[in-house]
Amino acid sequence: MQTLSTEDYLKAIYHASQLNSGTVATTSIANKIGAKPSSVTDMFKKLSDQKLVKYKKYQGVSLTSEGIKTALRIVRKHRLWESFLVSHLNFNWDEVHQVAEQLEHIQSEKLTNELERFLDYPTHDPHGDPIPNRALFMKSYNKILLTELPLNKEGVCVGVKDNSSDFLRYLDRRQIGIGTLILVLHREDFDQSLHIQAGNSTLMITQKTAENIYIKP
Amino acid sequence: MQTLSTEDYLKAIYHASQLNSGTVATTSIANKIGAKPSSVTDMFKKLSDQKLVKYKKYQGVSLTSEGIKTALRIVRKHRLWESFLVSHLNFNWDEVHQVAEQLEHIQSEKLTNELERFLDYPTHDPHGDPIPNRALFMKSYNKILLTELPLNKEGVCVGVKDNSSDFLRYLDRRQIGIGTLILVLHREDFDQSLHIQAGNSTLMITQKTAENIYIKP
DNA sequence: CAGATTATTTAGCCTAGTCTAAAAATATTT
DNA sequence: AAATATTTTTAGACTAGGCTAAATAATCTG
Repeated sequence: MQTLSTEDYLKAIYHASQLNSGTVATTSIANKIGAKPSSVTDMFKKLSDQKLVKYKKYQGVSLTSEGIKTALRIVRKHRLWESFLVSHLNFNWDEVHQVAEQLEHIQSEKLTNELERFLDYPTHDPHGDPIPNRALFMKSYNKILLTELPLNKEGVCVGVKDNSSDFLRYLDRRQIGIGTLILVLHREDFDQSLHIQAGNSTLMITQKTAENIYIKP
Repeated sequence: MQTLSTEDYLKAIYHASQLNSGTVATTSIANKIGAKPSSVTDMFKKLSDQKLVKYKKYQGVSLTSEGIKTALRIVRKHRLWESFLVSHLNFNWDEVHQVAEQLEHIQSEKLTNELERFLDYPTHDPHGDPIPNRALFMKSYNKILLTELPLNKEGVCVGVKDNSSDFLRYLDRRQIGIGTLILVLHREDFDQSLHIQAGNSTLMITQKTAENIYIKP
């Protein structure tokens, strides 16, 4: 059984290792967790003692299979709760994260599985991220960044990379959400900004916006 | 903002002070919390520093109005979550306590209020205990113990005093629950055991059972 | 490749919450 | 009311998790 803190670390390591392919540096976790590197080193040792990570001094950590399982159990709960908050409790997709960070630590297999049943076995959360099932398996469809969508080829928004409130509310204002049909009308060579058709309206978005939107072509 | 531990203490003090009319002894909290009296003394001092309790050495504590409010906010969440678990997640009334003990600490006013709305503003939890509303007000109808119900006078089971799994499952087996219509057919002078009609069946229950069932006449 | 910079670890300290053992206050009994 | 028993508090220690400052390893740069 884990403490709140070790669960936070495992989740942070899991997410970081998704990007940097496997092994994760002390500082990157320190930034995610909001702790000093020295504290992170201490925790790496503890997690290593529990065989949840492999740790070599000065080399960073990587999750063991037990560590991955623990992390996925937390991710599963986080995304199920986010789904619940949006679908039944009138939360907006930019409001769920902070609360789900708390709810993901609740320990009760029955609760998690019944919540999943109540939500009718959702496969993706409100940001388009895949929800691990009971066996901790999740399938993510192959998606591309909006920057990579060819001109005049239709795609559907299936997720976002940046989950910050600012970005999500910006998308709300632009009426872009999960499921929105998107077509790139024009790509400006000068600054890589895009003219797109999103749903029924046409609008202009910057490169920075485009590279934070996932599209299924 | 409180820690998990201070919230647990405040709730324990609140419940204890409901019985012993106001002021609460160190040992009684130690037993509820599962800690040693010396630890409880330490916590009493901390709570007193935060003006959540009034504490006089060797005299026990009583909640301040701020302490009562904090306790009621926790009780409110606990009972709302219990209601949710039973009404939507297939939990039985003897299974909810342990999980609600965790959920009651989640901090989000919006979550609590939306949960209340989703449940359609319930006034009582699955054990018949009243749920404080948003203003932390709760009305408990006047109820008596089954031991006090006169012969041949109908009453409805509206709550239980003992919330242990053992007792609740025992009532399940006897098909006694919240809302069950009860009539006392005979009271045995020798051992105060009762012959009762509960719903459609007649059965015998001991004095100990009867003094843990609340009745609205 | 040597010096400088950056990243990581160590050492020592802090706080919250807990414990044990001993001391002090209160309550009970004779 | 004194002696005894019980309850409560104090004193000192421990663990988890965090911090700062200093030391050490790794990496970058000229």
